Amino acid sequence: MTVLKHSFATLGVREEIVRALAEDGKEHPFAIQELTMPLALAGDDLIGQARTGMGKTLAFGVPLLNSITTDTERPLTGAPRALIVVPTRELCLQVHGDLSGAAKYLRVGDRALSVVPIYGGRPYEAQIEALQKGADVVVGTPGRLLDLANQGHLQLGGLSVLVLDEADEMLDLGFLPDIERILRLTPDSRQAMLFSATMPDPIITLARTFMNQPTHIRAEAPHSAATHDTTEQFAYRAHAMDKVEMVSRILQANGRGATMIFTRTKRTAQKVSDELAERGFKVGAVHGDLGQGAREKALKSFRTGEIDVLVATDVAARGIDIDDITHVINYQCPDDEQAYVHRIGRTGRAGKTGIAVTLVDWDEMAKWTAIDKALALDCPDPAETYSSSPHLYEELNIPTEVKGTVGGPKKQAPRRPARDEAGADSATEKPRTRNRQRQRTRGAAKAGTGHVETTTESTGPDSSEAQDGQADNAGGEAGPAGRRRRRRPRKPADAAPGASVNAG
DNA sequence: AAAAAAG
Repeated sequence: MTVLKHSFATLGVREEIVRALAEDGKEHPFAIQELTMPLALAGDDLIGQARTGMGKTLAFGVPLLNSITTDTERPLTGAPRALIVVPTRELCLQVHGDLSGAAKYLRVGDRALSVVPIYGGRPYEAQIEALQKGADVVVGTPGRLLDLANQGHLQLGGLSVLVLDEADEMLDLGFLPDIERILRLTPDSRQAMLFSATMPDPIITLARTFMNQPTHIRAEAPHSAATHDTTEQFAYRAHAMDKVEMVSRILQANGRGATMIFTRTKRTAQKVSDELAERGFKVGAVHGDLGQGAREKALKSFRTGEIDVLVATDVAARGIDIDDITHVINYQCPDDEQAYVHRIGRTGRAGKTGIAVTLVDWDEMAKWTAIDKALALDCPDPAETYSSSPHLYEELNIPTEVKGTVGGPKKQAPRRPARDEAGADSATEKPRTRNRQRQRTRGAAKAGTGHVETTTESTGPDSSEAQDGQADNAGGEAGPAGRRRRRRPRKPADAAPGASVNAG
């Protein structure tokens, strides 16, 4: 594998942006950023796909900022020239922060280039004022964007660039009507860029109906796994009533690592958060029943380390980028494989290692089986041991410590409980462990340190069938992200010890 | 069916 060590400057990014990125420690582009840059700068429509945590925001953000500040035929006027639509308010704030950072040295005449967040749950006044003062780039959630557009405060007729972040989510049923309304307000000539880690075929087909000959860019081979080699994945069968206890035990042994816990419902998120707080954990919650202030406060506390446990619904499943989340726990099984991929993608970002644990109760078995199959996770079936013991957590043996980033010391696999080895309890429970993809020194690691390989990310038995990292215009051959099996030897019996949750 | 997103 050839390592190409490019810089943003050699990709044609202007000096102000290069300098801002460098000050933030970003010297070398990630694979998706490098692949996207030439096409995006040329004004092409594109669909960009890269795994979670691999730099998609700047993959559209940098060329977008570069284009609108470099187009001498259309100098910036203060009317929005680029619009980025995102699915949640918190992601809106994060993307706004990322773009503002990259744009901090860009100027329009005698003023700074303006990036404005437009999202719900907050008063209108400040947002309207910001638009009136001049907004070159707008980042927003659909409802408030349409609201302000309908009120005449947001003018989208002058857009050069439209981005749908988490595009498959934005084009899903819940959001589609709003997105169609937004699209109608934008000029036909605008460049459209769609980004996500997950892009089901039907969504791509739908996207093509409003895009102009989009190029589909993938930072990995079309058939590579959707999740990271560097994230160890576990599924445990669990009685619903035991789940808080199981989570507690994982957290207790978890040292300083931050943990995100996902639930399916807002009520459960609040309940789990409350119960963990009662048990003394420094925990916060983010879900749609909370006021916007509380949501942002919880997320901020989690970012700063003031709290180290965050319980959330899928509102926080996508895009949220927080350093050093070592564990993701699916307290309730996600609805589909996309949700699973995005949830566990909160850990193991940018080449770091992570641990993902999914607790599966009886009602969730079918859902879990479908996810396992769709992603070819190859987990043992939790149903095998479902009815045996109400106290499975006694035998939980989930690694509670992340052993360092890739390239560092070898991560160890969890050990099966001693009594399993002794055979005493073998009929009751085995930890439903799954040590996925042990070969972990490949692309993710390199990309994580900012390098780019011509063969990016994972390889695998079938990687040769595609030109890794090559754009393709044909489309259609992508296939669901993981129908094929990627079997690899599993050796649960002689797996190495991990830190014990219950001290043995 | 739930969550998200306007209020």
